[in-house]
Amino acid sequence: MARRPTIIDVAKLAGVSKATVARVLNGQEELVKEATRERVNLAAEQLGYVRNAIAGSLRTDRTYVVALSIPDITNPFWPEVARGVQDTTEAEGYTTVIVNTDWKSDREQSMLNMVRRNRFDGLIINVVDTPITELEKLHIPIVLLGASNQYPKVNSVGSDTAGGAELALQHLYDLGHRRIALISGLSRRYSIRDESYVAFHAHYQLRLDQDLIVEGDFTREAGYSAMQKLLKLEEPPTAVFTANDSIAIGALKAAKEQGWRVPEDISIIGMDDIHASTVTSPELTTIAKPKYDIGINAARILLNHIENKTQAKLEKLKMDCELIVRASTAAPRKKMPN
Amino acid sequence: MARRPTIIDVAKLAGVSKATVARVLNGQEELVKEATRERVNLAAEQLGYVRNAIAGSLRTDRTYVVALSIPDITNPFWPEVARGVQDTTEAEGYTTVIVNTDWKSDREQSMLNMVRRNRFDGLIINVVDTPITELEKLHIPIVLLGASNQYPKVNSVGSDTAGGAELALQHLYDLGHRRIALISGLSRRYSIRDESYVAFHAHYQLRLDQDLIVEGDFTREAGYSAMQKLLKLEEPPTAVFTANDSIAIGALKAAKEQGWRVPEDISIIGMDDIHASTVTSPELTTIAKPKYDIGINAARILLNHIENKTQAKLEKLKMDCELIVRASTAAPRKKMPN
DNA sequence: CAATAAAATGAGAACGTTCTCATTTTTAGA
DNA sequence: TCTAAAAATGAGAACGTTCTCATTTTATTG
Repeated sequence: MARRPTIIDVAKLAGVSKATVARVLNGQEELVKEATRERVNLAAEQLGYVRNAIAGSLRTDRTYVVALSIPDITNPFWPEVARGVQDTTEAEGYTTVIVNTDWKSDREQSMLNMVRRNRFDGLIINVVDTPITELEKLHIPIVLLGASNQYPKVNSVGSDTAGGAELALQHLYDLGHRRIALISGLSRRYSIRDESYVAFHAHYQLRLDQDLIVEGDFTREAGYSAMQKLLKLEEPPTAVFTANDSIAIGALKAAKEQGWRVPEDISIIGMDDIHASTVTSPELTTIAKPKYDIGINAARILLNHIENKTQAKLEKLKMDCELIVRASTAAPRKKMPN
Repeated sequence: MARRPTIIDVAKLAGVSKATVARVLNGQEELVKEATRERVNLAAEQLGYVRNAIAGSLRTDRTYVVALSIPDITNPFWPEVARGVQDTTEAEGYTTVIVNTDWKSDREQSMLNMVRRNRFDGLIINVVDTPITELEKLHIPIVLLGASNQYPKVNSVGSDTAGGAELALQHLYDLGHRRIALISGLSRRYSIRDESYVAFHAHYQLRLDQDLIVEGDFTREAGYSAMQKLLKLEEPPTAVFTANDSIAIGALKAAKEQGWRVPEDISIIGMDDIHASTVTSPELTTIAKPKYDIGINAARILLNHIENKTQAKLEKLKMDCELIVRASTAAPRKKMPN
C-alpha cells in the first residue's frame, strides 16, 4: 500500500460518500448524524488519513500561507518580529514563510513571484525597493513594516521613531546635557533628525550646531568613525544619541579607544534595544522598540484583512517606544577631560 | 476580468491546445516548433499569465517547498544557518519555510503536521524531542542539524565540536597556560568535557583538577556564576574555556566585576562566534562554527535526496571549526594578582 | 510523388479536495 | 397511517495543471 489514503478511501471504508467524509473532517460536522460521524472518524483514523492541503487549496483558492519578507534575518531586530508574526499566524492555522531579501531587489522580485505562483494569502513586508504599485498587483492583503508615511493607503505597522527619539533626547536633557550630538541613519529613509532632533532643540531653545549632526548608515563602522569626528571637535558634545544600537556600539568603541570614559566623560544612548546592547561595557542605555508586538500586530491586521476581504479597513499602527536606562548615560561632568 | 488567466486562456489566445502551452511554459519547449513557441509566449505575456503552482503540485505531487525547523530564531546562531539553507534552496527553485519551535514539543508536532498536510518535499531540522521514528513516518528526505551521533541512519550536518574544543585548548596551551578551567554546557547533549577536555589533559599529562570543571546551561547567567566560583578557588585557573559564547560573555562580566583584567590576569575563550562576541571588551577569542556553510550543506544534501529519491545515499557531515583569536586571550602572568 | 519516418500537436484523464444541487431518509403533525 | 417539512446524504462538476497516448503535420527517401 504505497499511496496515501484519500478522502475517497475513507468514504469507502466508512460506507458513505466522499461529500459526507468532507463534511465530517472539515468544517461542517454538525450537518452529519452522530452515528455516521463516528464511523467516518474511525475509518479516517484506521487509514491514517491526512488532509491534502494542496488539493483543498486548488479548489478553494485559499492556501492559509502568508509571506513575511524581511531585509536581513541576521539583524537581531527581525527575528523578534518574525516570532511575533509566526506565533500569531500559527494560532490561527496559517503558515508563515519567512523570506530574507538581503537588501537585494532581485531577491525581492523573486519573492514576489513566489507569492504569486504559490497563491499565498497575504504578505507582510519591509520593502527594499519595490514600488508599492507593484505590490498591489498581487491583489492580496498587504501589511508594510515601517515606512508608514510614504504609503498612506496601505496597512502598516511600525514604531513611533519620532516619539522614541524624543524620549532619548528628553532623557539626556533631564540628566543635564545641553550639548547633544546626533549620529543619524540615512536621511532618505528615516527622519529622526528633522522630526525630532531639530524640533527638540527649538522647543528648549538650544543652539543647533550643525557640527553635532553626523550621518551614518546604521552600521557599527559608521558609528565608530562618526564618533571619532565628534570627539575631535573644538567643543565636543557631552552626550550622543544614535539612530540605532549598532551605531551606538561603534561610537562606544571609538570613545573608549580615545580614552573617554562612558558615561563619566560622555553619555551615549542608542535605539532598538538589540540583544548586543546588554553585552557592551558599560551596557547601553537605549530606546526599545516593541519588536515582538510589531510582529503580532502586523499579523493580526493581515489576517483580519484576509478573512474579511472586503469590509476590513485600512490600519496604520505606530507603536510606542520605551526608554531603557542602563549604564551608558549619566549627568555631564562640569569640566571636560584633556 | 476578475479571474486570473489560466493555461487554457493562453491556449485559446494563441490558438493551440493547453498541452502545447504547458510544453512551452514549463520544461519541454524543445518539443515545440519555433513559430508556435513564440505565439504562446506572446499570448502568455499579453494575458500576464502566472503559473499556478498549487495546481501543478496536485498533479505532480511535488511542491518545491522544504521546511527548516529550528528551536530558537532569536539565537543569532540559527539565522545564519537559515540564510545558508535559503540561499541554496532558492537557487534551485525551492522555497524554504522556516519554523521556530521555541524548544516546545507541541510546536514541533504542529510543524510536522503542517509538513504532512502541505506535502513539503523535505525537512531540515534541529530536533527538540520528536523521536526519529516519528520523523521517518513523513516519508520525505530529512537532514538533521547536529545530533549526528544519536541517529546514525539519518542524514546530518553539524560541526566538529570536539575538534573545535581541541583548537581552543591547544591555543591556550600554546600561550603557556597549564591550569585551564572548563565551563561546559549540559553534559547530556554535548560532550566537550569527555571527548576533548579530559583527553587533552591526558595527552599533555596535565593534572585533571575536578574543581576546574563547572557545568552551566549555555546562558550568560550560568557563565557569570560559574566564573565567580572559579575565581574563588585556592588556586584559580589562568584561562577558561567555555562551551559557548554566551557563557563566555557571562564569565567575562564576572571576571571584570571581581577586578580581574582580561586577558592580562585571566584568559577567556568561547565557542560559536556569535555576533555579540565582537562587541564585548575585550573582544572575545572564540571557536567559530561554520554556520552559513552548515546551512548550505544541509540544503545541498536535502535537495540531492529529493531529486534522486532512491539512489542518493546517507551523508553525515561534520564541519571543521576555526580558531578566531581576538583580545580575550594572552600568555599567563608569572604572578597571580592579590 | 508515394511511402515512411519523424516531428509537432491535440484530446482527455488524473491529481484530491470542496461545494452545489438533487435525492433519500427521518421526523412531526394531523 | 398519511403527508409535508426538515434533516441527512449522495452525485458529480470544478479548480488548473501535467502527462500519456493518439492523431495530424512535416520532412526524408527511393
